[in-house]
Amino acid sequence: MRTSWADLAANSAAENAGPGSSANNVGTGSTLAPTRPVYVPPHLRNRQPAAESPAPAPAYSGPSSGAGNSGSRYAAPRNDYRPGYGGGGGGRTGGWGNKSGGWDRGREREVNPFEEEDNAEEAFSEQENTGINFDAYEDIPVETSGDNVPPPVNTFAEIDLGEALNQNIRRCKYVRPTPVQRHAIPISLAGRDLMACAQTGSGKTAAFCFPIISGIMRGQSVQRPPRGVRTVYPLALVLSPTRELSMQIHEEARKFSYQTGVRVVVAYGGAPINQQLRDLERGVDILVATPGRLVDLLERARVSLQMIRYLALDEADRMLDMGFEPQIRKIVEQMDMPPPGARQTMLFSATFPKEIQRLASDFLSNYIFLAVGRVGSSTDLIVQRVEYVQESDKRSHLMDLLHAQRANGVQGKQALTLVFVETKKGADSLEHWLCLNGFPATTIHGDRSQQERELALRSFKSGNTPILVATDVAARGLDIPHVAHVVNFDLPNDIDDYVHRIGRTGRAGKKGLATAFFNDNNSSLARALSELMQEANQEVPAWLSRFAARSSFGGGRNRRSGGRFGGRDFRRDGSFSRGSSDYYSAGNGSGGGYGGSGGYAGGGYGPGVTSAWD
DNA sequence: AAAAAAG
Repeated sequence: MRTSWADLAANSAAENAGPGSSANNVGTGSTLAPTRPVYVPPHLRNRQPAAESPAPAPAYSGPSSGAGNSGSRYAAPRNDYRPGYGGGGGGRTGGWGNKSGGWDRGREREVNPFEEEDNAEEAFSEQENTGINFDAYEDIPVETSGDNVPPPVNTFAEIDLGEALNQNIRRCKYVRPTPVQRHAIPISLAGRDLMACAQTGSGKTAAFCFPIISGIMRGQSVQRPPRGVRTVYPLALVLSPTRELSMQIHEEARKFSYQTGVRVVVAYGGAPINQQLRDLERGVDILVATPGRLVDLLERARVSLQMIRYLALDEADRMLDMGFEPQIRKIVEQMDMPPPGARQTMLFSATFPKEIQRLASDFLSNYIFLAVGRVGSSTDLIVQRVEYVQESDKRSHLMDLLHAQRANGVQGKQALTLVFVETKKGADSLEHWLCLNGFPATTIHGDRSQQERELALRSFKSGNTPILVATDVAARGLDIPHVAHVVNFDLPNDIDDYVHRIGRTGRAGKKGLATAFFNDNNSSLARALSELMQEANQEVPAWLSRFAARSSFGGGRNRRSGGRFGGRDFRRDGSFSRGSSDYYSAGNGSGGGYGGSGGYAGGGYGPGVTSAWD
C-alpha cells in the first residue's frame, strides 16, 4: 500500500511538479503524508507560485492521531492509477481540472453571479443585504462551550480570508460579520468542529462557506487519487434537506467563491442528472447536495468522498431526524469519507433538540457548541398571532386575512403571503380554491415536479404570485425576501417546525407577521406554543393558556426535549454519559415541555442565556 | 401521521 502510494506520489510529482509541492507539507500527517504534490490550490492555478503559504489547516493534521487504519482507508489511493488521468496526460488535470483549460486560463468566462443578482433585485427597491439592521447585533447573546474556544472577531478585516474572498464580501455588501459569523468563522478557521445554533437569515451560509473557501484556497498539496476517470473528488460537502435549499446555498456559495478558483457544484434530485454530471466533470471543490441524489452519485462512483476535508450539514437537526438519518449515516459513515478528526465537520441549525445533538456527536470530534441570537431576533420582528379556527372555517378565515392584506399592498403589489398546510393534497386543494376565488396563488410541495416547484418559488419571489401555499418543504432555510405574512393554516405537530416556518418572515431586520389557525386538533402543541409566545413577549390568548394548562398535565405529549434556538450544549447535562433513555427526560425541569426559558426570547433573551434549559 | 429525499 505504502509502496504503490509512494510511487503514485512520485509519478504525480514528476508530472505535475506544481507550486507549493514542498511548501505545503502537512507536517504531522502520517497517512496524509507530505508528498502528495499534484494538486494545485485554486489560488495558485493561474498565478505565479506565491510565497504565501499559511500554516496548514489543523483539520488536516488529524488523521495520524486517530486509528491508523481508519486513516489509511481513505488516505491511500487505490492502485488503479491510470496515466493520463492524474497528471493531465489526456488533457485533464487531475481529472477535475478541466478540459480546454476553461476555468484556469479562461477565468473571464466564469459567470458573474453578482450581475444576475442585480437584475433580480431590481424588482424591489431595497436590497436585502443593505437592509440588515446591524445595530441590532450588538446585544445578541452568545453561548459557547467546548475546549479552547477561539475568540470571536469583530470585523472581516481581522480575519485573513484572502483578497479574492474579501472582494466578494464587499460585492455582497457585507459590512460587518453577523454574530454567528463573528464566532463561527474563527472556530472554523482554527480547524475545529462546530455545532452551531443560529437562525437562518443570520448569515449562517456565509459562516460555513467563508472558512471552507478560504481553506480550499490555501489548500494543501493533495492529489485527488484516481478511481475511475469520471470520478470526482470534492474537498467539501454541504448537505441540506431540500432541493430548493441546496439551490439557494449553491447560489450563495457561487457568489462567495467568484474568481477564487474554487468551484461549487450543486446536485439534487428531480432534475436531469446529466447536466449535473457535466458540471461535476468540469471540476468541483465544494459539492452542495441533497442526500438522495448524492447517494446516487456515490453508487455510480461518479463522486468519491475520499478527499473531503470539510463537511457541513445545514438544518442539521432535520438531517438527523428519523427520515433522513439512515441516508446521512450512509453518506458520512459508510462510504469513503474521512472519519471525524480527519475532516472538519460543521453542523448548523436554528433548532437543536438534545436527542439530535447526541446523534450528531457521532459525526464530530472535540467540537465546539455555539448558540447565537439572530438579527434583531424574531421576537421583536415577528408579531405572532394565534386564532381559534375550526377546520371548516379555515378557508373563509384565510380569505378575510388576504382581503385585509390586499389593502396593504406595497408598490401596487400585494405583500407576499406564505401559507403552510399539513399535506400535499391539502396544498393543492387550497391553491385551487384560492385561485377560484380570485387570489393569485401557487403551491410548492413534494408531489409537484421539480420544474413546477422552482417555477412556483420564482413566481412567488418575484411577486407575480403573491400567495404561496406550501408544505414543510418550504419551512426551513429558504430566504425569500419580502415575505410579509406567514399563515400556519395547519399548525405543525412540532414546535421546532413552527419556529422554522415563522422564520420565513421578519428576516434581515424587517418586520413580519405570523398568524396561526389553532383548534382542538392542535392541543398537543398548545403548551409549547404558548411558552414560546410568552418568551417572545407575544400576547397569548387566554383560551390558549387554558389549552396549555390542560395538556401539560395529562400527557399532552410534546416530547420536544429542548434545543430550540438559543439551545444549550447537551454535553452540559449530567445525563450525557448515562444510558440513552435518560436524554429524553433529563436536562430540563420543565416537564415534557420543549425546554425552559430564555433561548428564544430574543429581546428578552438577555437574562436567560446560560440558564436556558435549566 | 406527514413531509422530505432517487427514479
